[in-house]
Amino acid sequence: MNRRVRVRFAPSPTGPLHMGGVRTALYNYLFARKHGGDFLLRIEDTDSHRFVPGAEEYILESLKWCGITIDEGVAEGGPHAPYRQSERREIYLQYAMQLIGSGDAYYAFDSAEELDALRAEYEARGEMFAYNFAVRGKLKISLNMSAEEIKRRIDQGETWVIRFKMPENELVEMDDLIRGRVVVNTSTLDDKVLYKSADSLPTYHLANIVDDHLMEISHVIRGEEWLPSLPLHYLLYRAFGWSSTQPEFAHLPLLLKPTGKGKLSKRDGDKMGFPVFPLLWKGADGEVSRGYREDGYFPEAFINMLALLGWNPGVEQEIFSMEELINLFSLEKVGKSGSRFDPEKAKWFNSQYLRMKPDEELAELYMPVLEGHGINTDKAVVTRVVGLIKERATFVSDFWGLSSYMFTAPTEYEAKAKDKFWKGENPARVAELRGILAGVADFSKENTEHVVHEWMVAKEYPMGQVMNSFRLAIVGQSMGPSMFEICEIIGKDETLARLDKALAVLG
RNA sequence: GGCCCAUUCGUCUAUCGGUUAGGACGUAAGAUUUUCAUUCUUAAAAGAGGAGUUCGACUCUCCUAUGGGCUACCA
Repeated sequence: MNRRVRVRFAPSPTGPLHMGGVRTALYNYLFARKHGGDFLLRIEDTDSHRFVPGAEEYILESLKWCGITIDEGVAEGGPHAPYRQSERREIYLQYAMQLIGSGDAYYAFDSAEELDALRAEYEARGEMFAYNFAVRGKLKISLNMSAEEIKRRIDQGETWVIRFKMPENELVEMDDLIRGRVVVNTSTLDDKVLYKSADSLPTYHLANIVDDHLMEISHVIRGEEWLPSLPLHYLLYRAFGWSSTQPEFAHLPLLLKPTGKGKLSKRDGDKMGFPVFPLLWKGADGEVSRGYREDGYFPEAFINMLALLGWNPGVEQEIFSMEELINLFSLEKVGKSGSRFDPEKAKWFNSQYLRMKPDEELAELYMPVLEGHGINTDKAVVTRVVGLIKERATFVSDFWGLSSYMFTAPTEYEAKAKDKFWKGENPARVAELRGILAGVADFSKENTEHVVHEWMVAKEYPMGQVMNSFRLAIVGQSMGPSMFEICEIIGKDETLARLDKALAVLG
């Protein structure tokens, strides 16, 4: 069977999209592109209670920022529209009814309170309550009722749910593209709810299978948290008679927190100082969660880092463009165990992408920052400065701290550098250097370097001492690129002014 | 508790029975540099434990341990 590759990313709009979700979307996207297939976005909003306004928009914007393009979805439309499950509600009931008709499902009239009481009762006895074949006999379900009673209850407006009738003691053999064969005995499973009359909405399990079938999904690539419900899904495909076109499954390992136990959660980011969301999120409760985008990460770096968390092409290369990821991607190379996220490596990826960016592009990003500091300079100058400092930066936001002295004179002098270099003959030599530079007409770095070197050699001055005290006077601290480079950029007048100021302030 | 999945340096990982177990992040040392950073070199750093199978096991099987997930009228 060689069918067209069609995959979907099916998030639930219950909050901002977590970076683990972005990775799932990414792997789906890479797989689709690699095989020339389709990538669909389906919104699974079948839980009316957990719906969060703005979450869907957030998901869409996140994927867009990441460069993950959608072929069919809520915004794009497509042959299987609508792609929002709440807009497909009338579809699901008929399928649930089909299962009732075939005997694979039944009505259950137990109230939530009754079930809670039952669970509490079991727990008190130290047992776990499972809604399965063992207890069906004593529950208020259609299997124990006459057709008249069922009809009467429904007609009277009792709320009901439709549950899957999980077979007893049957082995379900499943194949996962990442984990291989998995076998589960159905007796360990329970009768999951498929449809709720209270809000006329299906649960995930029903909606998911029906939609994947209707939308002709060929591969389901999702998080490992779904592995336990895979037998149910297999059985559902079988009950509907869709086994022959059932998609293949791949369950992705989870993302774990950098330290400690458990999977990566929103709290970790706040606590350990890194984003867990692609974009900044402002919750209705006023809570704000930082995002990779707002923290200054380039989407390419974020994607590159995420792609390698749980997948590896087996080559020693670390930096990959989206195109390269698409060409190299394969589910066989996805790891089986959870991956701990390392914020330090995320930063490293960003620094790599930062230095790969053209200086001019970075200058455009830096200009608004400079304007914020009241500096309006020529873009050519900014471009040149960026070229000199970008190898020391991780984010564009590091630029100001690394180059403010290129645009404005230092207001203070670093104490440590002062103690180290502003001593002995050095102040006098700097004063002498001021005189030398005042007489130089051509302030190009080649020329000033030549002149100053001649002078130091002639006077037999120690270069390290002179240059460092010179740097302290101009920069205010012990850092930065070549002094002659700096002088050329700030110009002769500014150079002399700063020397005068340093001589006056430092004594 | 039950069920399922997993287990190579601190972290991400390569290895698909025979390797000095490789790379990257981070860490440390050294070199380069007028300073800082970069860059370069080097170092420390791993097959959870125990049984098998095999001439040979990180690689296959089983057990244990540990980690993770699921166990809702949530996804």
